[in-house]
Amino acid sequence: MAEPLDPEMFDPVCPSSALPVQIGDKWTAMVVLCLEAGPRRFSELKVPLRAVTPKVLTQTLRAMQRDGLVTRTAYDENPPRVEYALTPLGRSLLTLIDAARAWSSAARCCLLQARAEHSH
Amino acid sequence: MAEPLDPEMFDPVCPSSALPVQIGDKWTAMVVLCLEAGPRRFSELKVPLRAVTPKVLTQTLRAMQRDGLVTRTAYDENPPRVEYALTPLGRSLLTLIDAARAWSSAARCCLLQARAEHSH
DNA sequence: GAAACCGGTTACTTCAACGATACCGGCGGT
DNA sequence: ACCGCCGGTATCGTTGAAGTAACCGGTTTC
Repeated sequence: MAEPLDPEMFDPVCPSSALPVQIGDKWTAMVVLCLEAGPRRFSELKVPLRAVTPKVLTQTLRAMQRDGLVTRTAYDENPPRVEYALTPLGRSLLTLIDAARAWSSAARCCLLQARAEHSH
Repeated sequence: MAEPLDPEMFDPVCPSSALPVQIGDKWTAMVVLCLEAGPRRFSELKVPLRAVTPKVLTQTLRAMQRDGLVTRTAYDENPPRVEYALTPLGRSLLTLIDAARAWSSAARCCLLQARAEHSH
């Protein structure tokens, strides 16, 4: 829960890039995975999601908040602190995400092989 | 297998429009569902997918064929006949699609309620 | 001869998501 | 006085998927 997020958490050469299985917006599933182990700050999320710009991360988090997937808690401190956490609904996405990841890694070889043969 | 596809198979007000869970391109999952019960012709697919244009349906089917999800069989008859069928890999997507549909219908109420409260 | 069916193709346009870059205000530290 | 941290905004540009509308060639049917 207190452990820092792994900067390599999301491989730039993602297995799911073969046949994308997308949940919500482009970054939604990755945010859910980042929050799986507990609440995170905005700048903590930027570490594994280093390919995302602050604008898009804000957009994603606002949409997820609107949909009841995450909560946003701002602490009136200095320096400012904002924490995002999964709601039960957001947490319920984890099983679906896991299923998608399982399918992706299982099917990746077949898929890439089919593509290779297609352009033989 | 020989039964015609239901034109109302895909509700225009789709449950998954709340938080879209997308597999491959926009129409990929729907094509898989159309082919679940057996091979289908191009024009048969257009019936339940009446919101898709032939161009986009062709694109989708070509991509799925390239990825080894469907096979395309052209019969040299008159009038011409082309049949699309699921491969085992394409069929393996069904469990994932079912999981996505289950989550969507289970979460839809929560999601819409969260959105409503958000703009209360 | 005209029209319809089948399985598409072609050219043009639109639109929203995504990205790049720069900037902001309040505060604490040096 | 200045810099950096934090959690964002603002502005602009790009891109690619998707949609619209029209057309095609071969064949049977009217």
